[in-house]
Amino acid sequence: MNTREDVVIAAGRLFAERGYHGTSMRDLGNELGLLGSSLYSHVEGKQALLVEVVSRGARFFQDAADAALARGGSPPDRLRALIAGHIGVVLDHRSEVRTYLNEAAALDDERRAAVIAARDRYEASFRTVLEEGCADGAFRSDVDVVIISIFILSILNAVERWYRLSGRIDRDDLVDATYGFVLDGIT
Amino acid sequence: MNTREDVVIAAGRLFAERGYHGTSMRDLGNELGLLGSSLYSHVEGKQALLVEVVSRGARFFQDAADAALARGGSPPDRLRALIAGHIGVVLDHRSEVRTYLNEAAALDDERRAAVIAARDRYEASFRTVLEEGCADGAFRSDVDVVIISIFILSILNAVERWYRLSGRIDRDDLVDATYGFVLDGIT
DNA sequence: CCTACCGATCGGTAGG
DNA sequence: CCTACCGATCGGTAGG
Repeated sequence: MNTREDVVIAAGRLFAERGYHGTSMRDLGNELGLLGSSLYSHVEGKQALLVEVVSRGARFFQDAADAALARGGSPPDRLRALIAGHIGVVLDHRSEVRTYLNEAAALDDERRAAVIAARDRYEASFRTVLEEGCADGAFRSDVDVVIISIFILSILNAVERWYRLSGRIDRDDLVDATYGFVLDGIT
Repeated sequence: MNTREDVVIAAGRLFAERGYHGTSMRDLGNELGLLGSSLYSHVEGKQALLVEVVSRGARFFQDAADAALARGGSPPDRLRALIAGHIGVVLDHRSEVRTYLNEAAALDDERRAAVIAARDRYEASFRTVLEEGCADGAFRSDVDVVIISIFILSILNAVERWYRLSGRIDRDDLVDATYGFVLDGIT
């Protein structure tokens, strides 16, 4: 009745809501209408599920960044595309994103290191665009691109924590507000 | 040998590092050189420890905001004081802050609601200063103060995730960089 | 996917 | 703060 993919998706949902250590295999089975022990015909174990959910989160982000940069354009255009892409991933793949951002500590050392490397690769997309914008005069050249990219990603990653689709602000408004704030601040 | 306070502090450290559900009472006892069962002569239970650690986190932030605003000054001055205060709390009380920001989901409904209310009260300090700055012309008046305060707090709360004291940037540099970014963005 | 388990570990208690 | 436990739950397996 359930496919391996169903199990991974349900696991992402529970890991996102209750955390990896707060989710038992029986909880997960219950979510799918079967016993905890029955999950082992679909997956190797609980840790393998976390690895798969986290890997999907990482891939969604990197794919979005690659797509955003592939269209080219000026540094501001590409920065806006990166921002829009990131927000799109957060809103469309919330469970995987939450698990990717918040449950990496539950991975073993090797897998956790891979996540950190993936995040740095992704962040480098932002740093590169910022550097090019500083070089061509679109952005202030006195900014520290490492710190600024952290600030921008802090805003983007936090969207998962507060944004509700039911609210008064829609996806495009959020992209506009974020891009506007990053460019000009509050003055 | 150990006081109740020792237990609460060690609990904050472990909850911050491994999460509430990833920390057992035996882990905590081990951290203090005693058995898990011995903790119950100091505290009522595991959930009570979480409540206390989270409450401390909330209090540190609210106290810092009250102190920052008590000195008065222009809206930009007060915004800078709020930012400096928040960063100070994150760096000085990292364990409590991490637990407060990341483990609230492990609280029961009533306590979790209290945390959400405390966060909103704190956020309101930022909103008020922003509104006053918009009214007196120090800040752009076309900004949405609700969204902007979320952006600012996103940057501030994320400091816990990436900042290392050993790095090249010290506390004052971080406050300057954050305040500068919030005011002017990257252009 | 279920039945029937396994040893390990969980939060917590009684009594000293 | 320890000894000696308690029932419940954990991730996981054998066999069908």
